[in-house]
Amino acid sequence: MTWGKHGHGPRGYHHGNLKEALVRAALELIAEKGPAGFTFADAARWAGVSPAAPYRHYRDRDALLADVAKRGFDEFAAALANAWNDGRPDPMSAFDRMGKAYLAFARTEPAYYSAMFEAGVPVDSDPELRDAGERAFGILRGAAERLVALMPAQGRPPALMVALHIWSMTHGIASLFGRGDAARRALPMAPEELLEAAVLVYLRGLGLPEGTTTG
Amino acid sequence: MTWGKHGHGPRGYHHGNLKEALVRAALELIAEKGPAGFTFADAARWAGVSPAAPYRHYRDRDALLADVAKRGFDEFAAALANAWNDGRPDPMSAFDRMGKAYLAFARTEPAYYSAMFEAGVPVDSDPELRDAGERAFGILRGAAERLVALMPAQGRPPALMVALHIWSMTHGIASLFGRGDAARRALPMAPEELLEAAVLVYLRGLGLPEGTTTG
DNA sequence: GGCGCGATGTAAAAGTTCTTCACATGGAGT
DNA sequence: ACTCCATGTGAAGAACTTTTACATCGCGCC
Repeated sequence: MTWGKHGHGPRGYHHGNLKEALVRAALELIAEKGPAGFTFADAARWAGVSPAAPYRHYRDRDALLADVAKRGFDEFAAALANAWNDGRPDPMSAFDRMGKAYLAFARTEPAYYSAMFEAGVPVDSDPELRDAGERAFGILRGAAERLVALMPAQGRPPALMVALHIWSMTHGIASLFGRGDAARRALPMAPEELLEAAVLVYLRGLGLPEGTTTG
Repeated sequence: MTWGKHGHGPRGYHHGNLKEALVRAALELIAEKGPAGFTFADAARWAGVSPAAPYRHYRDRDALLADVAKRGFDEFAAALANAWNDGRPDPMSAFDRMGKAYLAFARTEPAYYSAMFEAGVPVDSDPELRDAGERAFGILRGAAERLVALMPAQGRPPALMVALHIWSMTHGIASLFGRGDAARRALPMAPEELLEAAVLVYLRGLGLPEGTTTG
């Protein structure tokens, strides 16, 4: 089982790490041709095994896709948490950093992002998938709570609503313009700029004290 | 051979209106199982013709999907224009109505919406498709211009940016929560409420004069 | 050290779908 | 009425899916 993880070339009768190889194959193929653009047999071929082998690890293609989505949410949550860094040095700059990390994830991991949000994977198909998604959103929600706490106690908006608004805006930008993809529209500015401006306007609309940004 | 499976009368050897029937078939099947969940052969079967017949009208499945997307943008633009109604009786209430129309379109025409935004159809594959998309966005952009014009001349934000922000937010909500779909997340409120709140906060952040809403 | 068992992978086969090909049909225009 | 040609059919080869019986290997157990 210690033999090479890097998927290419014959390894003997047993692959040794086929499940991981299938996930990587799915990511490669999704990045190439979209979530609908690969088959179970493609993934098997990419991993160098027979078309029947994947069935030992996943019930069907959708199960593989769901696993990819789950892993994506895990990495996504880690990336967001890392960028947020518990609100240091201050919530506003940390929040801005997290927004950029969101867009960066969508751009650098389009395959994960597609599997997570655009592949039509039913979130309830797997409790682990749902939990992973909830954990990722939890990072954003925690950050929104910290932001809302900066505001005077009266007139504070619900943190959940703020989190949903920011999530929707960020996902909207990532989904419409976030990737160089031929399926996306061109934009007269960087998605990051568009998002930063939107968040600044939105937070101003919430009455968040000015002067807390770091520029 | 089994003519008229779906009550679309038997025509004899020639169907008579196969192209339209294929589009309707695609919409039915997308609504049922997602943009990836139908095949060219499925559409043919649904229309009651042989699997080879669709090739007379579309080069492949993607071409059919692109046509569905184009028609979707046309209907979408019409729905938005109708809701906007040239900004009557006042831009704010018309804008709010247009946002609701956007979400309503995503909910009542999920098949069109999927084909337009989530099926991975390359927008440049067909100039007509791109133009149809641009026309739809043009409605939103025109509305944003009217809204921006309500603001004092100094400090007016670029209307294009406002349009992109609103589009992103609305698409984000529609995409994440807009349909009862099992692939979407549940929400503690109606998407329309979430959107209306977001737009109000955003416009307040732009400094749009209060008291112009119709409540 | 050897045995056997469970996990993992293969080969083959049946059923379905994709796509193209030659051919059939019938409506439109002369 | 005849011819053209857009439109639809059937058949065929290739690919994908999924199952089943079989092969191989790692690992625990004596």
